[in-house]
Order: sequence, then structure tokens, then C-alpha cells
Amino acid sequence: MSKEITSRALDYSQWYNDLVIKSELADYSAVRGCMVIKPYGYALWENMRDQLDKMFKETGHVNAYFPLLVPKSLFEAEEKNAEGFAKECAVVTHYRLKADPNRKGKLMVDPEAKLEEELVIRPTSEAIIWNTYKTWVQSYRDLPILINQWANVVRWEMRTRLFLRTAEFLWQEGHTAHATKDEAVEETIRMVNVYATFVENYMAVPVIIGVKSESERFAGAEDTYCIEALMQDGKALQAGTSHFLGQNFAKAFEVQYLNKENKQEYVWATSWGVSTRLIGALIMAHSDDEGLILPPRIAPLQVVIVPIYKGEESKEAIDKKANELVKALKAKGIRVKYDDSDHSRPGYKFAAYELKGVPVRLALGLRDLDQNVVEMARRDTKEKTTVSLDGLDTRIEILLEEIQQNLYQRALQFRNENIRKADTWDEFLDILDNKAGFISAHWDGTADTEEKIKDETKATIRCIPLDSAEEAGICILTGKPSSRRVLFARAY
RNA sequence: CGGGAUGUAGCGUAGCCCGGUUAUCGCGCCUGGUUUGGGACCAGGAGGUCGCAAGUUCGAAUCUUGCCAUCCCGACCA
Repeated sequence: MSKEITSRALDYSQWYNDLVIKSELADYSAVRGCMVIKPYGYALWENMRDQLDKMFKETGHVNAYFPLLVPKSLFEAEEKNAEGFAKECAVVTHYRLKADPNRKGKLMVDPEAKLEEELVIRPTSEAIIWNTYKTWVQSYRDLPILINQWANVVRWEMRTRLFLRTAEFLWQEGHTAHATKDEAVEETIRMVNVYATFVENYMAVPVIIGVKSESERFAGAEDTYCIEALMQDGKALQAGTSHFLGQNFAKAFEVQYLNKENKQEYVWATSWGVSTRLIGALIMAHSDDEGLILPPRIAPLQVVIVPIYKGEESKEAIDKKANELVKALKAKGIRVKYDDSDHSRPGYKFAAYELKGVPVRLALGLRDLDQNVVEMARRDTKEKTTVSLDGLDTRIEILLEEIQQNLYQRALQFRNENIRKADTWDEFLDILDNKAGFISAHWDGTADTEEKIKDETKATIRCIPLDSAEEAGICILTGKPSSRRVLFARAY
């Protein structure tokens, strides 16, 4: 394990890459734009996934699985959606390889095995799912359909970044069908709130819930709700989206049901998703120059115990106490590891677990055993205290919760300090260039103005916050009247 | 995909301009020993298609061309 991580101040992007690689969350692979998620990173994803899955089930959803490959004719059925994703689709055109007659030992695509119809590798699954729902829905009694799928999708991105934007990524996508518009809108909002709750309570990352402007909307949606988080470098990151799809997909795929009055109606749809991108958000929201800082509720490892011994006989005494501790902590459901490996010394282990973001570290030596104490260090503040071994399991349980809260509060304070109001164009530019963060400003509501602002500043409208109050003002660019502020930022 | 940079052992690198013995050094790795309260030390050892493929040449890490990958800046995007 290498010692050096580029500091955030020196090069934020490099810091992020160093962190992902050196903390062993993920690695580059032999495939362009695709990463290997390593066991530590996958354990983190599993914890996130399991909690989300629980929350989806608590809100009445069930899991299912649909095919990776989507026939092109289905994919193109909903025009806006198809157009929106067309530029980044990987396409399967053949189903067989054969030995290359010109190059010994090499294979070539068999031209005889060309598919009648190309298959699109799903960049999102609306098409294949709605084509399926068509056969499931006849009556209002068949509704709602509340299905989620955990899957991988492929989007052929020009430029990729570990976790934030990879060509293949893991996500979940919920696809629901409803009898009424109100019910679908309610579902859309329910799920964006589930995301906000998860990201804030488990990842300890505060978010702003809002609605996307028309030009930032998901292709094929009537409305896109989102959660926006702020990273330490002052850039925003879209952390999750929930779409009200109206009847667009129902009409494209002819999904109709017979209502109580024996009349045919199109169903109303939603879709919502979060991806492994959340891991990128987690890293950039909390971590420091020494490594990751993981919130206890989703950390793969919550506590690590490092023995400090001199000679075999002292190690035995320490082992005994450490194993008791492990047992007590595990009984409380705490994820703990006793690292008594002999190939690295305590100082090395301290640094290594800091790099990996383990929330609590205990150092246990003979000196401590004599006094019935242990050295307890917390990753978030780097604070070290000597505490009694009596009742330590309960104390740690409380500390983990305290760390969880502290991380959230710290991130919340940073986020709040970095939402600034701009009432003039000059103010807007000044904040963007000198302070970054979110800018709350008036906008005349036109896509044209939004575009101009983006072209000139790279700042986009992140969302129209759901809690934004009516307020008369004038657009920072055009001076035209506006009825509420929206949030701008440069974003990932 | 456009502009810039880079690619030598798991990681970081010297050598390349000006082609010529066995490719440099550090970390890491293996063996043995001593160690262990913030990234240990000694001794011995293993590890290389010099990103890949062609070409020039008696000879290529070094020169030429093509390709691939990564990073940075754009455009695109979760």
C-alpha cells in the first residue's frame, strides 16, 4: 500500500482517483471506461443496496429482473427516450465468433452470424419493461405495478471517472404503473424522498430535493425530481432521480387498462434510480487527505482492533481480551475486525485503516490490560481517548452513532455555508469563480436563458428546490420577472 | 469525439534528445532473524514481451507509423 495520496488542495481530481484506488474500493480494468469494484468497495455497495432494498420493500415494492438486451425496435418505441440515449448505446450485432483464417489462433466476428435485428445493451430499462407490462395489465385491478430491479446498465460515455461516470455501472431502477396521474405523481415524490432519507441518514450526505428544469429532465419524462448534493470542492452532484413519466410509455407501448366504468385508459408511469455513483458522492462529501471517511451505518468495517504486543506471551493475553471484545461487539451487531496479522506493525495498520475510513480504531496493549483500558481513536475527528474496557461495547455503539451524526452535521454546515444568493449577474459570476457551491438566483424560466448561462459559465440549474418560496425578483441574466429562486452550480 | 500530457517490475521512477554489454534506483514482495504505543531494521532473494503491433536498422526502451489505455481541459452524461 502506497503512503501518498495527492492532497485535495493540490489536485482534487487526482486526490479522488488516488483515494478510490489506494483504499481498494475499485480499480481500472482492461475494458475501456469500465472499472473493477473490489471487495471493499463492493461490501460498501452491498450495505447501501441492502438498506435501499429494505426501504423499497417497506414502501410496497418488489424486485424482478428484466433482460440486459433490448431489441432495437422496442428501444426506439418511445421516441424522446430513445433519442436521449441513442448517442451512448452499445449495440450487439452478431451472435457468433469464428477462427480467423488469416491470423492463427485469433477469432473474428462471423459475418454469417449477423442478427436480423440489433440488440441494444440497456442504458435504462423502460422499453423492455413497458413492453412486458403491456401483457400484464388489463384491468384497474392489475394496478399498481410496483417493481424494482437491481441491474447493470451500459452508457457509452466519452469520458469516464471511477464511480462517478463509468461505461457500465450498477444501479437499481424502479418502474411503476398506476391507474391515475395523482397516484403516479405521489409515487414519484415518495421515491425521491426515500432517496433523500437514505442519502442523509445512512450516507450522512445532506441533499436538496427539487425538480429539474425542462432541459435537464430525463428523456421521456414529464417531470424529473432529484436530490442534489454538494461536494467538498464546491461542485454539485446529482445523487438520485425520480421521474414522473406521464403516459408517454403507456402510449408508446399501448399499455391500457379497463377502468371501473369499463373504459380503456392509458396507465401512468414512474421510474426512479440511484447508482454506484452514490459511492463517488460519499467519498467526495466526507473524506480527507489521509483517506476515506465512511459513515458507520454503511461502513463495511465499523471497528478495527489493533494489538500492540511485545513477545508471544503478551500477545496471548491481548488476544484473549481482544477476542472477548470482538464477541461483545458482534453481539451488538457491530462489524468488527481484530487485525493481529504479524506482517505489519501498529503504526502501519493505523495508517492503513485510516486510509480505508474505518470509523473507530482500538489499540490494545499490555499497558492497557494492566489498567483495564483501551485507546480509542475516531476517524472523523482523529481524536484519541483512553477508555475503560468495562462497558466498552455500549460506549462504542454510542460513539458510532455520534460519528454518524457528526459527519452529517459537518457536511450540512459546509453545504449551508455554500448556498449563496446572487441578485445580479456580477454577483453570480463572482460567487462561481471565487467561492463555488450552490447559487440561489432568479431565472426567467426559459430554456434559452438557461442555455446561455451554461455556455458562459458552465453552471447549470441543478434544481428548483421543492421548498423554495414564492418570491418576486428579476432574472440575473435577462432582467425579466421571476417568481422564485432556483439553484445553480457547476456540477459533476 | 476535439486539444494537451503520459505509459519502463505491484507502485513511484532513471535511461530516450544523440540506437550498441546483463535496463537504474526507492517502496512493496519472498526467506531467515531481531522487532512491535503512528507508516521498523539487518542479511539474503525473486520479479521486466520497456503499453500493444508493424516498420527502419547488423542491432530498438531509445527513431518512424498505427493502435490501446490513463490523466487534464472541452462537448456529452447518472
